[in-house]
Amino acid sequence: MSGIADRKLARILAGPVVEAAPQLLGCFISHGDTSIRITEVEAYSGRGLDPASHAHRGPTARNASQFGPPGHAYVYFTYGMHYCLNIVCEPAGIGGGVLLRAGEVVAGIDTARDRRPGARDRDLARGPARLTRALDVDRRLDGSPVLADGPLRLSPRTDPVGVIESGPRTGVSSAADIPWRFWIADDPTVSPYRRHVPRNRTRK
DNA sequence: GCTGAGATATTCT
DNA sequence: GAATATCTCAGCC
Repeated sequence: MSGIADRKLARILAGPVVEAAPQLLGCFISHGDTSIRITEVEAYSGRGLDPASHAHRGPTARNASQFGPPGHAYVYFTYGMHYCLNIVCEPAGIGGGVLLRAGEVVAGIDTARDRRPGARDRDLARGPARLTRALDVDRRLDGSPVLADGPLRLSPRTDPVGVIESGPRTGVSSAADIPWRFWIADDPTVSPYRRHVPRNRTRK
């Protein structure tokens, strides 16, 4: 297919995540008949700058694919019930990635609605775990390529995105000047979650 | 509209 | 044992 566009994407993904992340906004991620336009992402560096990254403490069985070559998917399971989808960036061994936080369903919306009965259209992929559900992504797709033949497919944007906003994550002192999170301004599908409330497990 | 708590796999201490 | 890159639901304003 679009070899030139794929090479361009591959070059983007091979670079630093903080440069790759905003360029993924407005691109499309497809699985089967379902496609989502990416509206919000978050960068995770494997270079030891981000203590919150899964890669910060080195490779494990779970995050092994994040240390693989760029242009592949890293799918992990968290909180016992949710999957999250990352695009691996930077050369193999670094462990960088871009977390897809939110998007807008642009194809296969009927399928996505079936997966999320009762959800409003703009909520179908508004949030990292909702996005993976709308796309029916699970660990079977961990490590699969997104720029080659396969179930998952990353496509370049077809229209210019509007204003891109970004913000540093508070509380990461060693990287306070790096904006980790990027989203498309005024897009209704951007996830509204802001606060990171540490949950007291009120378990007796 | 907002808030708080529960669910539960994998990993690290 | 405790924490985590979360979502959903019930209950209240």
